[in-house]
Amino acid sequence: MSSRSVTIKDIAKILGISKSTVSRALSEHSDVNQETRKKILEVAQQLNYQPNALALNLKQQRTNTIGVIIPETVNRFFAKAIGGIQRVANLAGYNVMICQSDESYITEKNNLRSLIASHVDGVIISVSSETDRTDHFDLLLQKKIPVVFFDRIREDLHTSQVYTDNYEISFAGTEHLIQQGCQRIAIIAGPQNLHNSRNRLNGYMDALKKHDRPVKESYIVHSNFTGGNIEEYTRYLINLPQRPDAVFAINDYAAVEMMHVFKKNGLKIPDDIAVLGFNNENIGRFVEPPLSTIDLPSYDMGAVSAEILLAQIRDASAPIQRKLVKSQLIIRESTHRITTP
Amino acid sequence: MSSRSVTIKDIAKILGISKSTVSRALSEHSDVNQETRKKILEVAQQLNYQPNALALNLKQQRTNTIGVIIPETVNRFFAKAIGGIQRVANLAGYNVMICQSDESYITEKNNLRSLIASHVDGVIISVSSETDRTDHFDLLLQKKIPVVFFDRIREDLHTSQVYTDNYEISFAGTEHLIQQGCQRIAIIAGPQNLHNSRNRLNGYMDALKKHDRPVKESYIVHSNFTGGNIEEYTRYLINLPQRPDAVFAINDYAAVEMMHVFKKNGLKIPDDIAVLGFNNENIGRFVEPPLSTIDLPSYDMGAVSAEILLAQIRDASAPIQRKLVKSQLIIRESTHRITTP
DNA sequence: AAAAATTGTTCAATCGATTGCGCATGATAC
DNA sequence: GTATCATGCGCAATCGATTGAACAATTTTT
Repeated sequence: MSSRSVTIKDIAKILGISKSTVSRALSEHSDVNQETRKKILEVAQQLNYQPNALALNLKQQRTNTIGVIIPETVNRFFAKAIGGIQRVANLAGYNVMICQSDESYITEKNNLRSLIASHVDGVIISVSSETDRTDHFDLLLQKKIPVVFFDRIREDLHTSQVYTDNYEISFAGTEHLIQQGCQRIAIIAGPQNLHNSRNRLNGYMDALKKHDRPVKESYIVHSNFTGGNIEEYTRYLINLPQRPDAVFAINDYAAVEMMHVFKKNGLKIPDDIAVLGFNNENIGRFVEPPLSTIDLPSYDMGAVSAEILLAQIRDASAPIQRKLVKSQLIIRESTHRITTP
Repeated sequence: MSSRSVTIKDIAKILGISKSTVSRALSEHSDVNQETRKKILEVAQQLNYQPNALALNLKQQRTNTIGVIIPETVNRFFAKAIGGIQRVANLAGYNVMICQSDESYITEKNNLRSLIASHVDGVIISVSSETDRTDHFDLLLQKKIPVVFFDRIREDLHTSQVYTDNYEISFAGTEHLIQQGCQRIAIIAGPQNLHNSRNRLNGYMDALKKHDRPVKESYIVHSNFTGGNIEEYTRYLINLPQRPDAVFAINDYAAVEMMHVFKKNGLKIPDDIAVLGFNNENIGRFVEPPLSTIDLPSYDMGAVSAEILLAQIRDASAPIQRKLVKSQLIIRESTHRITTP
């Protein structure tokens, strides 16, 4: 009848014993008579007793909840990462509280504050593109709340980090374009303040250098992920005196949009211009020609992050970990030139 | 030094007064001398006092957290809905706990159990495609936890519901195809157990009837959202003795994949066959020809759901609401026939 | 048979807040 | 000068668990 839940007090009253005994019987701690325990378990079962998580939270000062801060859920990369985090967390009996920073430092800071206020047991975070400082993380360290950074990491902080080989995979992607006979490779690079973007750009440049290709400023364009001005950049590249014969794009959406513009301008892909994307979105499989791209292990990065975090939650002395999860080059037709020179 | 947080007890001790007074001063309840209050606020400020949310949760039996259960975060529709939910919730000072059912009834049930165990103040849910019963929701109603169903709703339950006009928009989409001169319109419909899919199918059929087109079984194909066998279905349609001259697809990914197969088979879009998608994915803007589609108001549905839920959380006697958020037909080239008969 | 150890249980404090009730104190009323 | 009342504050219970310490009751040891 009453919507009040059953407590150990209720069980104790029914059996005419004390709360302590009930508690000990249920948590199987020690020193409870087998018969008493049996009776307690029976009554508990019968009343469908569920321990009040709120009381436990207060008493034990933990919540069995981990906080996650990501730039945005609509980004497929992060959506998949959440999947990995949740799988691991739920299996371990943890809930997941998700916040979006919307690529804003202020929001990220607020998210962090509210997660801390909620007493989450640990935090997994991928910093916003706007974030260029780390002072807001001090509170976490100060309160000794375990943190794992993933993908968009902060190498300067002494915390666990999970990342992928942005440099190496960009190097590999660029080298692949070179091997296809491309001479003038342009890149649409990400925001300069993002560590990952810089790594990717470096991988691209070093691959060019290795193969004695010049690195030309005019072939490097910085964009953000929203892709507002991709069309403009594409036209710019098309109209260069030395038009590039390949382009390595920041992400698949940019790549697809560029392909669209190239085709409208009568350029053949990949022979006039090869296109390599980033992120392995579904879309890449269905465009004409199918898009070569780089598969980022987002799900795995999420899962690994959660595992590391849980280890640190369970054992405060667990060591900081830095873990690499490898990306993979996926070659389709948009970079596959039949006629290599 | 100590990582223990400041409590009202600390403040009380410093000022040599009782906890009660501190509490009353901070919550501005009543009956506190202005001077005493001032001193308390000062000390609180100085020590950077933050009330312990866990203690409040226990005392007040609420958590300022709302639970969300969706089929999957990688689905862009739901990812956007989460955005809307979070925006509204955060502005109101609520946290959001997100669970994925992975389109599984069992998982959905487990999610629900863990949200209830976490004492969330309310739940927003879009049921899994596998869910064909409602018994697991009884516990929510029994515990009087406010619920809002959105998009994938359950009309049979007496709870708030937020949905879009699947029937009307499918009717409109089909009518649009008819107006473009299409005679034989096929449909790739969603899973039959989903309410939304049935509504969409009905809209399609009724539009055909209204314009005296026959409804042919052979033009109706049921698929799920994973899109595993779209290619096969497409071939089936192409090889029909009376090949359709338009297809209305369950979602944009299916539509794009179909376009791909049509083009490979030498069919011209939209003149040989028009293609209409569903969901307004980014991808649709970049395929050749750009895809006509239906824009589902996912963000708004999330936001509206959160608003209704919060209203019910704040006032238990707030009425149940059923709210329609309209979809929109977006016409691009894949259905735009120049040569209407 | 007295001392010691074991077993099973209860008491009461604790986590960190809120809040009803009661008690001083001083002001006002009559 | 006593009765009444408002003001300001403290006591202690409460939310629902856990847990150290104390204490009976019984058994074992010597």
